[in-house]
Amino acid sequence: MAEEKELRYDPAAIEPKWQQRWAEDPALYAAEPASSENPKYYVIEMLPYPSGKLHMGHVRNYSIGDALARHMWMRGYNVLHPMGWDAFGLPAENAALKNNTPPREWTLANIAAMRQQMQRIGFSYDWATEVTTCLPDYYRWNQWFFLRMYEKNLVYRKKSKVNWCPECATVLANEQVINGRCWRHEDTLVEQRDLEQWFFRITAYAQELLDGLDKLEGWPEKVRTMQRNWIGRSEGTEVDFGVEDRSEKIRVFTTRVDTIFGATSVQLAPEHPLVTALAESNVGLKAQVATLIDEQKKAKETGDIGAIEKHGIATGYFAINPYNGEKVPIWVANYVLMDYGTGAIMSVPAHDERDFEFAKKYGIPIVRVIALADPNAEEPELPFTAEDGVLVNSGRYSGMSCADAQKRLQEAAASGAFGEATVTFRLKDWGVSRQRYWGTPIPMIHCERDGLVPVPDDQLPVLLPDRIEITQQGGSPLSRVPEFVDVKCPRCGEPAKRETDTMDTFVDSSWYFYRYTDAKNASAPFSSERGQYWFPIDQYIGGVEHAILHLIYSRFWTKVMRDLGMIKNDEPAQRLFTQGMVIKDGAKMSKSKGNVVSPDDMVARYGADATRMYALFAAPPDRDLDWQEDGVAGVSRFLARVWRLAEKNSATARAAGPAAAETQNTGTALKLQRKLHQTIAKITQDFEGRWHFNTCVAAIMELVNEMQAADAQIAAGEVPAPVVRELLRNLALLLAPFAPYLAAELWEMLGQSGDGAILRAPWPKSDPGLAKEDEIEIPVQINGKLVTLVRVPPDADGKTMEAAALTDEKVQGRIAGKTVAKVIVVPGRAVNLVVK
RNA sequence: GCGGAAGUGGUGAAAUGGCAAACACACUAGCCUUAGGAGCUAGCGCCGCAAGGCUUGCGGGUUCAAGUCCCGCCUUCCGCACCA
Repeated sequence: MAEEKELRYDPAAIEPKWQQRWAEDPALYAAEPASSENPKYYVIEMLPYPSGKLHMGHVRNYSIGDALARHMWMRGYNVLHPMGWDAFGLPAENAALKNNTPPREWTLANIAAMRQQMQRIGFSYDWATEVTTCLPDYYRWNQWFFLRMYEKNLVYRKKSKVNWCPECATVLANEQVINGRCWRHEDTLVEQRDLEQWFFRITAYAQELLDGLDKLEGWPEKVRTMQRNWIGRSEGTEVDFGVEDRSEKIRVFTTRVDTIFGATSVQLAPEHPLVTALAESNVGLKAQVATLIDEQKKAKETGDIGAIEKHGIATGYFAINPYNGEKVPIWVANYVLMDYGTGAIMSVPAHDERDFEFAKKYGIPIVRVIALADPNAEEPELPFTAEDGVLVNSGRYSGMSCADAQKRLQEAAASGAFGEATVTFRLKDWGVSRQRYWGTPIPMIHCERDGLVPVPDDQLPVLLPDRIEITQQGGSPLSRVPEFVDVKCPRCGEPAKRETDTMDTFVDSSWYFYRYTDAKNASAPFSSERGQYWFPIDQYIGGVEHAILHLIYSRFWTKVMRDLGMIKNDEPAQRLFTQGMVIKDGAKMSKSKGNVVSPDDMVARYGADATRMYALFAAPPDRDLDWQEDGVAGVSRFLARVWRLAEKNSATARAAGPAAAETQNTGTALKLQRKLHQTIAKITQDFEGRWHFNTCVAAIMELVNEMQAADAQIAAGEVPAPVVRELLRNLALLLAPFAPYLAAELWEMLGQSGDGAILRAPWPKSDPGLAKEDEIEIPVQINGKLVTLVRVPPDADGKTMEAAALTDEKVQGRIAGKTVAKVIVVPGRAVNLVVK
């Protein structure tokens, strides 16, 4: 009985065995020193939040990265392939509330559980470089960076309207608000609150962040486009309109200053300071403005701000156009946004669709100031928004092209000191204060005498107190911990208060990949030497959902570190790969839909190799993958076939010597050897950039199918033992990036000793001579339609191919009595006869 | 509305402009059996007994040749959206 059972592929026995052997040799996956002569290769997958359980999306992400890392190791690269934990964040506090577990314990337990899952699946991470962002030896460097940025005026504090999620009970960055809702709570509307907040001056790098995108050719175009839109650069002009009978000026932003003679009103955002001022002395106006604000808010809530019914109020006041002194009415309108441009616009109904709609509704005059350049053409209907016309009704600017006029008008504004050319960005500074406990304490002290005082470097880290009661009360939980709050001012020594907000967790993930290069450094975030050796990252792999948040913040951080002189690279990652989602039955896996597939289940039923190999086989990595358990079972059956094949022939292989490179083999042996070398070539090529791992797995299956079909010949000794040996050894090597446990097992069965030996075994080379067929089938077409196939040598010249085609019986039959007008021969590919 | 991606068998999918559907899953028939979530053999786009014909969302075009390139349209998914 027991003997019989051994003849079965048993991942439950094989995998833990290798897992243990590999764990006993932690140097196995360690990178060589930063001085290594081998070319470096830095590949990482985005670090997970330690929720406590891996999901299939993780498994897919890590299987892609792991295949690549293993392949690069075998190619002789010095590979750094680390893993870490994005360990701060709200779920830990929620769990604390629910289960009365301290966030730290909860988080560390989750990390332990997920690390174990990763090890069970066999990902080749160097655990010596593990980074856990919630531990003081990591977050102290967040504080250190914060202080450096404070010194460089890249950190500031201001009172401002901020996004507040009632569910999180904290502030959100603009990037974390999606259609007016919280990024973590799709059903929760974000409120606006006035709060003193810390900001990172990411806008100082807006232009560089934008320009850099052009050079990131290894990034998906989609991500680059999304970032371009997010940064939202727009060139235009700011112009001051005077206000009749008042001292204020209204500064408007426009991209079409050339249309300014057609401005027939000025529109203010409901929250514009002048509106607030006017409303103060006018109760009726105040109430109406409140309605407008309400309408904007509602529109944001439904996420349909584009469809809002335009609505406005005439204030009764007039603005004065600085170019012609003309008086135009001042309105307040619900389609003008306070947080873009200056919160005020000039309204030119003749040349802007929104202004046109508004003017029609309220009977505001419409004045055409742009005409077609061609005077004979019929005037187009209004609104006419194209920018290729000439100015009319525009005083001394009439007759100029739009572009010329824009330049002249900007010059006039500058010399008259009533405006200037400007560049506006949609990107806002990054608000990083969070009124939460489980995050990095902000290293600042509020002193009555000295004001804001940075914590001195030698007092870092500002430790997060361990024992704290988490409640649902508003405000920062740390403010209720006197031992934390009460300090002496580092400057004057008088009693002072610590800042009690913590940092946005996106700070943690903005530079974690630098820490991997020097994870245990106690005197700096990382050494420049190591940072410069490993950076930029060669390949970064993760989900497209981070296209804006994480990927823009970490680009910003890299530029800041460069300007601090810590590194030389401008961008963190050379290449970015965004893998598709894992879905089930056509929908994203989610608890509420009840279609979640647990990686643990899959591993328990089919083994880690089958699970990860299926994740690579079922779809190309950039596409969504529909998880079908039958498919995993299929891959598992395939691995069992491989195992049996090796088991049956391992003795033969072990006893044999290497196969000669210049083989005189014939028949089945030659056929198998050819298939092998074709397969090696295909997979090697794919690893070099195309990454269609699904077809790589398919190619290995084809090779195995062919070996299996030759089973009888192999058993009969028709295939020389050295060829059997070569086939099996190479099969193991080809499988190593995809199914590492089975590969290691095969390697051992074949008499290759040493733990982890297959990891460092050289990747096989395809021998072009052995990969070459001695005859290929060429399609013969008549007028583009396939007629037959003819056999020719692979390097046959055009004449030979033409002759082979024309002498073919089927072709003869088809062309009899007709004229062959033309013969097109594509060497090695096809013959097409044009017949009349 | 703007931008991007995709649309191929019952399913996941494959195809440097040159044999559409490789490799798998499911299914059908048969064999084997230690009855297993096993193994082996054969079949499996559509019409047709066959010969043969048809077939890559729809319509045009380029080309000796188009799933692939170009133009227009439809559908689905993703991102952005009174951004002045």
